[in-house]
Amino acid sequence: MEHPPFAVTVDLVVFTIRDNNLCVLTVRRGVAPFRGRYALPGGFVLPDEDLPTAAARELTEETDIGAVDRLHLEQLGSYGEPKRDPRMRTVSVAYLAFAADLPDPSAGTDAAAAEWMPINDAVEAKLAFDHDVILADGLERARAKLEYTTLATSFCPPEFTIGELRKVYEVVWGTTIDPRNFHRKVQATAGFVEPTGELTSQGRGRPAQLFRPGTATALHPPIERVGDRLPS
Amino acid sequence: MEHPPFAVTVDLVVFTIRDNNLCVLTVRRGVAPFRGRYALPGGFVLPDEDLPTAAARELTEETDIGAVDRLHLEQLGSYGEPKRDPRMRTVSVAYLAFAADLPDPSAGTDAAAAEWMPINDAVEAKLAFDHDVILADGLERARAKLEYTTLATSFCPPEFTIGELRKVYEVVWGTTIDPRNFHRKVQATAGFVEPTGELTSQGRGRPAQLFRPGTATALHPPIERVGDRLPS
DNA sequence: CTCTGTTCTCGTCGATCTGACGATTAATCA
DNA sequence: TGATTAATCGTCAGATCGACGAGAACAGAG
Repeated sequence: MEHPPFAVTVDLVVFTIRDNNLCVLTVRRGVAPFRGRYALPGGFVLPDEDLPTAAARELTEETDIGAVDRLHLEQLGSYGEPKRDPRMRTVSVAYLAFAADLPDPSAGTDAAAAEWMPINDAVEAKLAFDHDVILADGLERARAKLEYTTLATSFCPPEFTIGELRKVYEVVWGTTIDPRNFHRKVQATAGFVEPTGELTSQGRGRPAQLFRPGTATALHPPIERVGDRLPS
Repeated sequence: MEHPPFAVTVDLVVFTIRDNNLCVLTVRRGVAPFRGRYALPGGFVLPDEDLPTAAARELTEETDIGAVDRLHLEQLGSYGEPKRDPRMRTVSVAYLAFAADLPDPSAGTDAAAAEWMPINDAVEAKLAFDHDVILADGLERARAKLEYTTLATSFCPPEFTIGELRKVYEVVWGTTIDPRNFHRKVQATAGFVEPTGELTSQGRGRPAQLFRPGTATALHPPIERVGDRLPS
């Protein structure tokens, strides 16, 4: 029989929003190949481990991000180009995760260092392996998902204002959105957000209502990705 | 070092439309495990082979479908549950393909038999491995893709009428669509179809214009998947 | 305290798209 | 010759959208 041996890994594209910037979780590689280069967090799948489990494990192992349970995780795709890893034949199953703003990840057990890198820097940096491609695919998937799902709330704290939700769209898409039309659209979509009844107290301007994520997962009709593309 | 050895396979969900029925390509397994059971075509990835290449190779190998080049092929997802293959630890990368009506596949080199199975039969049949899940995912992906891409033309011959294109939607979605609104919608979407200038000569009813696929790949706005769900 | 700037929120208006459906045209079939 | 079928063109009311006006409710400056 012929069962050519492969190594199977999971790689993670984890997005969050920090300081009005879309950021991706990166690690600096401490060993060859690509030593010193930035890479996406990831690692080998264990012999008796399911793929999503491996993704969650690697995420906690390489970065001490706490709330792996309050985090959206979905499969992005698989990458198996024969020479993608110079050491051996490897197939990587990439996962995409959305996280609310989280504390700085301290370096975990494996990686030399883990940090949130602004997406612009990450796209320009030459990442290790084919992680450039994986990141680009993940970014496009994330942008598309905001259009027709309620996943934008995954980037928000448990309670948020419509303005904060709009900021998520603007930051991920790199566009500006009319606050009034966005407000109308969100309110008109049943199950997108649920009012808590409370108001924000801090911040400039008129206090805003607070909302929780609703029960809906899909947006019908979607929020179209148009509007002025911001510089960079 | 620990590089747990995995076997990596590709599995294919190939859809076509035959006789007004959405059909999926299946093979009957000739060897254990799941001997005699129907399964999706697929096989091991070779040591120096890219994943899409492996998918295309398996498709031609197990079934002598000719025009692999005139066929839409995209990655569907990966399936790696530890016990999905009783023999060994296997990760399968599933691919989704749309084909125009093709001649009956004669059994190729590997499989005992390959045949087009109506989707209803395939969903009810207990397929080998976790191919039920893969098929369900592929079906949902195919249905969703018709909404916002021009891929419905992949199910059509090189020249087709708008009525034939509508039949693709109806068969894949299992719905009925108003011919007049569909006609208007397709015509209004720039780049969806391109008139050849010719008319059909055969068939009942008023002759229809013939069209070629246009250059557009995305539909803005999409064609919503609504309408009466047909019994089935 | 008043003014100014900021943000939230409610409304209006015209353009566009959609679903439901009527009507005409041009072919085949009995 | 009629009945049937399918293609194609139109009409109309309702939903939605983008652009934008306007007021409400706060913070901070002077």
